This record gives sequence, structure tokens and C-alpha cells, in this order.
Amino acid sequence: MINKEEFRKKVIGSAGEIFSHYGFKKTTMDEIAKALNIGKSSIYYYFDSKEDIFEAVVFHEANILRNELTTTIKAVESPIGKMKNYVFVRMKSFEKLSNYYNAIFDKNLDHFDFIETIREKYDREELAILRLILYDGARKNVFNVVNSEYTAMAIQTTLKGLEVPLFWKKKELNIENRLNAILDVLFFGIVKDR
Amino acid sequence: MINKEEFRKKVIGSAGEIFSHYGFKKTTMDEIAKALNIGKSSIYYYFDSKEDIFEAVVFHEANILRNELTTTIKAVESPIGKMKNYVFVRMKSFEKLSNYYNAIFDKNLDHFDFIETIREKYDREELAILRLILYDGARKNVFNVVNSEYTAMAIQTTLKGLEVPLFWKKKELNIENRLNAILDVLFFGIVKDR
DNA sequence: CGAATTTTCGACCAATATTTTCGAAGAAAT
DNA sequence: ATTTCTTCGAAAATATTGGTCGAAAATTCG
Repeated sequence: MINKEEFRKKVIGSAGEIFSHYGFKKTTMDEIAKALNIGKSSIYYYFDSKEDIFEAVVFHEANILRNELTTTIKAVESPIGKMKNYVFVRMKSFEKLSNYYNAIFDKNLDHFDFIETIREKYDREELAILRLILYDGARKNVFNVVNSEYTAMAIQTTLKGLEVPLFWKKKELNIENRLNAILDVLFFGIVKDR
Repeated sequence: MINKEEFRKKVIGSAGEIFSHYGFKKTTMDEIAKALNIGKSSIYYYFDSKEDIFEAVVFHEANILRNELTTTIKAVESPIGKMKNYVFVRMKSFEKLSNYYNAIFDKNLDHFDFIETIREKYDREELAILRLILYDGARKNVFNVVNSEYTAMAIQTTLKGLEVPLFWKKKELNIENRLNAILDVLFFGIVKDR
């Protein structure tokens, strides 16, 4: 390989795809290695652990997410209107969750119910949030519906704080906690409009 | 539960969804149980093994596939025309494989190349064929393009034989072999136009 | 009701799979 | 030619998982 940073990027990209489909637990180092056509042990020269890779992936994707949001959020007008103080997260082609999304409209649930439903459904499932962030189709459509300039700002602010609970305090948080943190920031935090 | 058959159907439906996403190996009995809100051990009262469930799922889906085909195959006209002696398998919204499908048109590959590509890509991956059969979007669109009455009949005939290599001889075939058998029947067998 | 039967499930285990380490050895650099 | 950087096979350490078993819970039956 050319240099370490280059190599790490390759791993992050490749592992990200696998993680996004299978989730953290079901993704094996063997798979990651095989996808990159290298020996499994070699990965440990560039990363400390599987968690380390995962963290890098999430960090990478979170960045993309924030950048996309920052650059597009002002150009988007809400086609919904009406509902105040709520930010709606649209995830087209995001199978399961899009059902819940539809449910919100059908049943007039608010976001707190929405979150509860997600939590209930994906309890202890790191897969949920990973897919949430990584899923290709979703990524492009996440946060493309906001209903007020104020909320838009709130999202930006909140997302800018994404790194803090996830990575700065990383020594204090295990994976599950970090993932819950993401969920909180992405959903609960935003809804709170703080 | 009401009765055994009813219960088995529930398991088959639920397990099928999980299998279709994670493949045989990555799907755990715990998951299947949890999805059904029952204890893992209970499943073994209705099924002999994980393989047994898997087999039931494939059998179920293969049946759906054949039924759908049988009832719709004559109503479909080929929008493609031209290519003779080949049956094209369209799998809309079936991410990876649909790419290969497109590749066939773009690069003028025939079905033998198609199959080779699949085999190469999903070598040793039972996931491939399972997803092929189970994937919701795919199921509805599999085999909706045929280019001759003759080939249409060939498909029907071939699919009617689906059960034979898969289940009647099940004692002689392990899972991997059975899956290869499906692949053969679904693709190679059909293409052979016999 | 109470015995007999069916169904559920927690606790456990052997087998397997997976993450991570380690050292040797191949490349590359100095 | 020596040192440093990188790769990887083998294996240690650990974790997971399919499947078993007996006991409890539920249901049926007399």
C-alpha cells in the first residue's frame, strides 16, 4: 500500500459496506479482510480492533451526513408544512424504518412515539442505527424534509455536536452506549429542538 | 399456539425474512426465536434443526415462485425481443444482481456469462441464492421477461421439477449442494432450454 | 378436580467460530 | 547490509451458537 492513511480509507470504505448490511456483530474480520484481498492479521497493523474500524466507519459516515446536511438544508422546502416543532426524517427505500415513517403520517404519531417504536423494535440492535446512518439510499434522503428555518438551524447545531458524545468521550462509552448516543443525537436531540 | 402447522408457518415466515437478509450461516436460532417471541428451545419442538427450517423456507418460497410463474408466464410479452434462445431473469430492485442484469444488456453478455458472474461473485455464498429466491422485490419480478412461447414452456417444465433435486433427494445433499442445485435449476437448467 | 399429555423454556454443553496476538519473514528504505 | 516497515500464517484466548434435557407451565381428558 502507498501509505497508512490511504490504506485506512480503503478499509473504512469496504468495511462500511459490510457493516451497513450485516451490522457490527455479524460482520467478521475475515470478511473485511477478504473483501480487501489481504490477510486478516494485516488489518491489525492499521487498526487496533474491530471496534476501532467500526468507530472510524461511523465517524466517516457521520461526517458525510453532517456535510450533506449543512450544504443542502437551506435549499430544501418542507412539502409537509403544518406540523410544528417536529423534524421529519425521511428515509426512502429504507425498508423497515420507512414503514414507521409512514405510520407517523397515517396514525398521526409524533416523533417521540416514532423514537419509542424504533427503540422497541431494534432494542439492543446496533444494526438499527448503523443501517440508519450507512444505508445508501437512506443517506441521500435523510433530513431532506424540515419544516422551519428554526428547526433547520437546530439540526445543524445538533449534528455539529455529533462528534462529542461519540468520539471525544470514547473511553467512557462502549459500542452500545455510543450507538444509543447517536440515536439520541440524531432523533431525540433534534426533536428536543435544543 | 393453535396447532403445529400454524406454528410452523409462522416460523417459516419469520425465519424467511431473517434468512433472506443475513443468509443461512449468519442467521441464529436465537434471532429466529426472538423474532417470534418464544424461547429458542421451543422451536425444536416443531423443527428438527436449523437446516430443517431453512429447507422449509426454501420450499415455501420455491412454491410461491413456481405458482406465480405458472399463472403469469403466458400473460407476459417480451419487451425485449431479439435475443433468441435465452431467458432473461429480471430482478428489479435486487441491488447487486440487477447490476449484472443490466450488464448483460450493456455488454451483450449472454446468460452463461451471467451465471459465471454470479458464481464468481457469490462463490460459496449460500446468501446469493437465498436472497435471489426470497428477496421480496425480486420475487415479484423474477421471470417476467421471456422471449418465446417455447422458452416459457421450458421454464414451467423446469420449475416444476424444482422439488426433485432439492427435497426428494435431501438425504444425499447437504445445504450447499442443494443451493447449488437451485441455482442450476433456476438459471443453468432454464438456459439450457431442455 | 386431578391425572395425563402436550407445549414451553431456562440452563447448560460441546463444538465451532472469531478476535487478537506473536513471531517470522518478505519488502523497502537507509 | 542493516534497519525499519509491512504482511501474514499459526495459534492462543475468548465468545458464540446449535442443539439437549429435564422440569415447569399449560392444556386436555377422564
